[in-house]
Amino acid sequence: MALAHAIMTALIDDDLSGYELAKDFEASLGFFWHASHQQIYQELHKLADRQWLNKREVSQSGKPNKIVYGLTGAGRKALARWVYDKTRTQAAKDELLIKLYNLSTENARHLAAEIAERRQQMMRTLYLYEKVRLRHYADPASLPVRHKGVYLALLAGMGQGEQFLAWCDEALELLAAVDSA
Amino acid sequence: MALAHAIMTALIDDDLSGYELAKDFEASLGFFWHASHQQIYQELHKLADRQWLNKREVSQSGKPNKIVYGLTGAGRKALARWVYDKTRTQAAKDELLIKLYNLSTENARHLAAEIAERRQQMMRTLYLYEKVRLRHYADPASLPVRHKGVYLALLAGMGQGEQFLAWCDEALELLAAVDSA
DNA sequence: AAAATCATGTAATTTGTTACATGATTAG
DNA sequence: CTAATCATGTAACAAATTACATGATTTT
Repeated sequence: MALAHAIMTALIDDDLSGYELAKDFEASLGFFWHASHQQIYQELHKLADRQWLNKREVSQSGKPNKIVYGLTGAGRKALARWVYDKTRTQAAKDELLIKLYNLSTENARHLAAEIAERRQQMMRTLYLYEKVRLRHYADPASLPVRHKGVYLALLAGMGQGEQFLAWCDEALELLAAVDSA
Repeated sequence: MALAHAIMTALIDDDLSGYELAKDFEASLGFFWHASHQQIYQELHKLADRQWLNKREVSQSGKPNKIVYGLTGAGRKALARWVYDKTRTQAAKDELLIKLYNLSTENARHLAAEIAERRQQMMRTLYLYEKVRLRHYADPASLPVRHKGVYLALLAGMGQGEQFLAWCDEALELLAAVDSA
């Protein structure tokens, strides 16, 4: 049920098409929730059937028509109620850390390369988040209430990201020592 | 395919029963991977069929018999190869952060309570990890290679956990201001 | 001409969760 | 006698991934 509510959350301020939602899930919202376009399209159909979303077709010049979805009154109510539902504790899953349990002199270099690549990726993501923060959340105290929540989520993502970078450095140092031994 | 390899990883040093594995997945390994006992039992059957694990029944006094699984040579090889497979980028999923996107004066108190509860949970987890660290990883430089990897995973978990605590404090402060406004 | 982006979908499979089921032993 | 722990499973359902599919437009 959570993907449904993540999608509705993305639609609070703007009406979006499935394609646009999929891109959002890759970018901003994607730090906290991931979904493929296939999943999104199926969920959109279900949500429209349930009357939590309405749809309208928008013709564009030079591009295929798109189907834009928006929250209905019922959808907004369902979303507001969902906040009080029991939060399912997230299932932690990170293959890379499991792989580290299998560290050997043989694979140390490979794992170091993987960590270095992830570090790069995280740097790029953090750069984007920092831009968003400066543009929209530079003065958190003056934000409207709901946006303070978004700001907190952003802080969580940035904090985790920065912590990850620090860990990568430590890991790479230790792995270099293993590899040269 | 990743649950299979997480299970095999848990069996590198010790042979374990499904029940024991399920507990491990709740505790130490569970920081990085989660699995229910139902999933574990099914995966164990598959792995045994594939000859990556062997099983033997152990009778216990005063307790039901247990079926203990151990890695075969083929299993160890498969695990070693897996380290070089493409690591699937983890799907970030945290309902709580999505809920924060829906912050309002009405639900601020509820969300603060949820965050406070998570903070407590994380404190307990970190306490356990700190005990493990002191007991087994107090002197990382002198660890055997493979255990250095486990140590790095532990560091990642602890770093993320501590970062989460700091974030909780910041979030609770901001939410208190929202609630009293 | 080829590749990338825009746009939407179906089908098959795998993975994960929830509910149901059993039965013994131990601690309060 | 009640609850908790030990121990293993099946079945139904929901969620997610992978593969397949189409077709227009824009950029290189």
